[in-house]
Amino acid sequence: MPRPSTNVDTSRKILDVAERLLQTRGYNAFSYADIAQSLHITKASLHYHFPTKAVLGKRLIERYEQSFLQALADIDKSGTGIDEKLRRYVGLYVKVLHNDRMCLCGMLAAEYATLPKPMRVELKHFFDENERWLVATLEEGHKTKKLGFAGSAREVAQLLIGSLEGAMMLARSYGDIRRFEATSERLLAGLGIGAA
Amino acid sequence: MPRPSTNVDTSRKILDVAERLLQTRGYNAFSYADIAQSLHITKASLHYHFPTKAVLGKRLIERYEQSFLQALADIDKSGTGIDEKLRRYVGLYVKVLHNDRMCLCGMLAAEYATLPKPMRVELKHFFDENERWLVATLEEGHKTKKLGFAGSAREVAQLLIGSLEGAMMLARSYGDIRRFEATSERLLAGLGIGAA
DNA sequence: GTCTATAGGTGGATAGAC
DNA sequence: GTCTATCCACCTATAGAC
Repeated sequence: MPRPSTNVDTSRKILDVAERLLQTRGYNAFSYADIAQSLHITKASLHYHFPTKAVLGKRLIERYEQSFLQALADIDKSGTGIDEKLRRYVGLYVKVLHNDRMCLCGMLAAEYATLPKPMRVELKHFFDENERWLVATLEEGHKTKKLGFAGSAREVAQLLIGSLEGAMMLARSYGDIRRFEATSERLLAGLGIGAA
Repeated sequence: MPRPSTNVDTSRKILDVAERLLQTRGYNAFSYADIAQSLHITKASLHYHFPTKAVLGKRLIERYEQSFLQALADIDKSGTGIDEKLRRYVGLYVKVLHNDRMCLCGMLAAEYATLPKPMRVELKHFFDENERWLVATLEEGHKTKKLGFAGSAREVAQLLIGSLEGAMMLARSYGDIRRFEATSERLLAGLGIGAA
C-alpha cells in the first residue's frame, strides 16, 4: 500500500501547535522555534513540512475555515429553528474563548497590514463565507417572521461578525467570558431572540 | 530661562511616529529601527528618550488615553443632546479610520497576551475610562427618556466598545470605512437614535 | 523525514566618545 | 542629546549528512 510522501500526522501536529500559538499570541508573536520546542523536533524539520511561515499561515486559515464551515453545515443539518441556529453560531465563539483563545481570523484581522498577500486573500475569504451563511440564515428568519430587523441582512451580518470578534478580543483581555456572553445575548435580543 | 533636561520636541516626534506604527502594524510588528529611519536619527538616540520598548509602549497608551478623554470632555462641554453626543463619540472612531489607522487600544487588545504587564494595566485603564464615560452618558439618556434600552447601562457600554472596535478591525481589513459607518449607525439605531 | 550546522538578517539594548 | 560601535539573542531559511 502506497504511503503519502509526507507524514500527515506530523504535519497535523505542527498545524495544531501553530494554531494554538496564533490564536493566543498572534502571527507576528510566534516562531518556528516555539513550534519546534513544543513538538521536540528541530526548526529544520518544520521547514520540510511547511517551507515558509507564510505558507504555514495560509494553511492555518484554510484549515480553520474548513472546520468553521463544517460546524455551520452541522448547524444547518440539525434542522432546529432559526433562533437556535443563531444561538449555536454564537456558541462556536464561546467555545473558542473557553479554550483561552481568540478567533484565529479575528486575530489576523488586527495584524492584517503586516500579513503576506496570500494570507490576506484567504482571510477575507473566511469572513465572506462566514457572512454568506449569516445572510442566508438571517433572510430565512426574516421571511418566516422569526426574526425582526430593518434593512439589509448583509448589514446585520456584518454587524454581528464585527461585534462578536470585538467582544471576544475585549473579553479575552479582561479574562471574562461572561462579558462576551452578555454582549452576544444582547445582540441576539436585538434580532428578537430571547435567552435560551 | 531653564530648559527641560530632555528635548521634549524630539520625544514628541518619537511618540508621533511610534503611535502611527503601532496603530497601523501593531506593537509586535514595529521596531526602534523603523522609528529611527523615519526620523533620521539612530536607534541609540531613541533609547535615550525611551529606555525600553515597554516604557515607550506604556507612554503611548497614556498619551492616547489622555487625548481620548480630552475629546470626551470636549463632547460634554459642547452641551448638545445625548444623541448628538453619541454620534460624536462614534465620530472619534471614524476619524481614526480616515487616518488609515486602527484604534491604538483595540490593536493592543488583540496582542494582549504578549504585552508587558505595565502595558496591560494601562490598557485596561483606557477601556475602563472609556466605559465610564459611556455609562454616564447612557444613564443620563435613559433617565431623560432620550434613549431606549433594557438592562444595565454597563452592559450596553461594553457592547458598544467591543462592537465598535471589532467593526473597526474588519472595516480596516476590507479598506471600507462605509462598512464601519453602517454598523455604527445600526448600533445607535438600537438605542433609539436616528440618522444625523 | 529528521538531523546538525550555519547563513544572513533583525530584534532590543548598552558603552563610551563627542 | 546624538553619535559609532558592538553585544547577544532571536528570526526565517537553507545545505547537506544520515
